[in-house]
This record gives sequence, structure tokens and C-alpha cells, in this order.
Amino acid sequence: MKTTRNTAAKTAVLEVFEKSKTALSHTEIQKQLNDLCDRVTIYRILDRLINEDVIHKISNLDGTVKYAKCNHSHQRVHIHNHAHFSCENCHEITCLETVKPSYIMPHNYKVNEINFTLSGLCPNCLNSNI
Amino acid sequence: MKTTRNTAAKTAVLEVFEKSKTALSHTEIQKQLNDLCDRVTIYRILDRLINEDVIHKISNLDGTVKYAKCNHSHQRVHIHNHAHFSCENCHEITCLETVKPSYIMPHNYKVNEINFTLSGLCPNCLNSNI
DNA sequence: AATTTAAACGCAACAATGTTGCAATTGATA
DNA sequence: TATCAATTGCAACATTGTTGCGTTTAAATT
Ligand SMILES: [Mn+2]
Ligand SMILES: [Mn+2]
Ligand SMILES: [Zn+2]
Ligand SMILES: [Zn+2]
Repeated sequence: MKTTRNTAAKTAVLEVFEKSKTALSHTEIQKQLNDLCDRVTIYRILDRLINEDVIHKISNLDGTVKYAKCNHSHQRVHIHNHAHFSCENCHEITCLETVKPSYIMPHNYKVNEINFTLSGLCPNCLNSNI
Repeated sequence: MKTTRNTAAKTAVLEVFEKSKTALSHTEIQKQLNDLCDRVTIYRILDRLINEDVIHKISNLDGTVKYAKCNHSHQRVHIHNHAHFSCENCHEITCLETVKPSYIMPHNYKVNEINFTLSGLCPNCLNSNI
């Protein structure tokens, strides 16, 4: 088992997540870090944070990938079974922790992970578009 | 309104979809077409087929993007509200047309599209892994 | 406080995927 | 058959993510 270290870059990335109300892409994180570290380092930090269950990855229909902090109380194993909303107008992605889909699977499938992303207009953009 | 044409390449792509039980990536389609046309052309055909509601796009947690034929009776506007299953072992992606998630959204969101992808082990891989 | 050592890093190089502009080709219609 | 916009090929580019390797550094040990 590898031990994990708290580096300046990792701490900075975590701060960026703390400050953000929405999910962030690799590029958005890099901009906020202002060249504090190499972009490869950010990828590696994101990988580590996912393994540590501190953040989770959200993949959108348009191909963009974002990351968000996990809000659940820190359990060893868990499924990120909540929905994510992706606004087609402002392109912000937010966790909807209260929205959990219910569904019935055929037997003989083993489900390890679910990705439930809804897209459309977020409350902000819905209002300003009237 | 642009008119759409039936070209050799488009017909060939459609045949590939007909023959396939699972969703296909751009690369998989290209291999099956055996250099019948340029890879850019395939991207453009896929775009057109999506606009015509003949196929739909499936984006997976691992970042891969696949496409599958729409099975619904051809309606003007529709939401692809069924689930997709992505096998972590064989990497096949299949439409689960019978699995439709139910969920309750907060008001003041407008949902246009949903992307519900489950990953884990498909029946084939589950059996061979015992 | 100095030493140790594996984790983390920077950099360069690469791969995969998708996009754009433009000239040439072609399907469908007249 | 002539027309013409839709489609294509090609080259060039952009973005996103990965890998290898030598160097730096966190943190545990002495
Ligand atoms: Mn979570
Ligand atoms: Mn469909
Ligand atoms: Zn919005
Ligand atoms: Zn499988």
C-alpha cells in the first residue's frame, strides 16, 4: 500500500475545490492555480484525489470531464449515486446530491458505478432567458 | 433548412450500426469501414445521424464516447431516457432500453436530455469471471 | 538536526480524439 | 444532361490525456 503525501500543489487544488460551488474541469483548475504547477501534476493529483474518494469525476454528454468534491461522510466504499446537472447555456456542472435515480436492472449485471447526468438550463440561465 | 443526402459513406456507416449489437466508437466504425472514407467524414456523418435522430451518443465515465442506433419509433422530438451499460472488463456498451430511471428534480431546472450510464460487469463477463 | 527513500514533481515527447478551412467531388433535382 | 448545394478528402490544428525519466521533496527514521 502506497502512502500518500500532502504537497503544496495538492493542497492548492483542494482549496480550489473548496471555493467552488460547481464542478471544475482540469483546465479550469489549472487557470485558478496560475501556473503553480505543471498540468501533468494536476492530472496526477486528480487521480490521487479520486482514489482517496475525496473528489469524483463527472463525464458529460458533450465530452467534457469535470471533477467535484465528495460531500458524503467519508465512507470506505461508496457509489456516487446522485445526479449531476449540466447547463447547456453557461456550461456549469453542479452536483444534485438530493436527486438519486431509482431504476430496476435486469439480473446478471453487476453494477459498480453509475453516471447520471441531466442537461438543460440551470435556474440562473432559465431566469435570464425569459 | 438543409437537405440531407444519402451517400455511400453514410449508407456504409448505417450498415455497420445495423450489424452491431453494441454501441460503437468512432474508431471502431472506422476499422469496420476499412478506409472506405476519411475519418473526418465519419465524424461528420455521425453528427448528421445524431441530428436526424437516427443514432444517439453515449458518453462513458472513462471518457470514451460511443454511438448506437435509436430503437424507438421515429418521433420528431424525444429524450433518450434509457440506461446504458458499460462493461469494465470487455468495454462493450449496450443500450438497456427497458431500464428507465425515475427521479424527482428540483423545480426551476429545465431538463432537455439525460445521460444515464451504469458500469460494472456485463452478463458475459460476470459468468466467465466465476 | 541530519539521513533516508519512496512519493511526487517538471519536462519533453507522444497518443488519441475531435475540429476547421478550403478546394474538389457528387447526389438529387430540375 | 446541367446545376448547385451537400458532402468529401486532405492538411493543419487544438485539446485532452498519458508515459518515461531524471530531479525534488515530504515525512518517517536515525
Ligand atoms: Mn460523492
Ligand atoms: Mn433512442
Ligand atoms: Zn446555466
Ligand atoms: Zn463485458
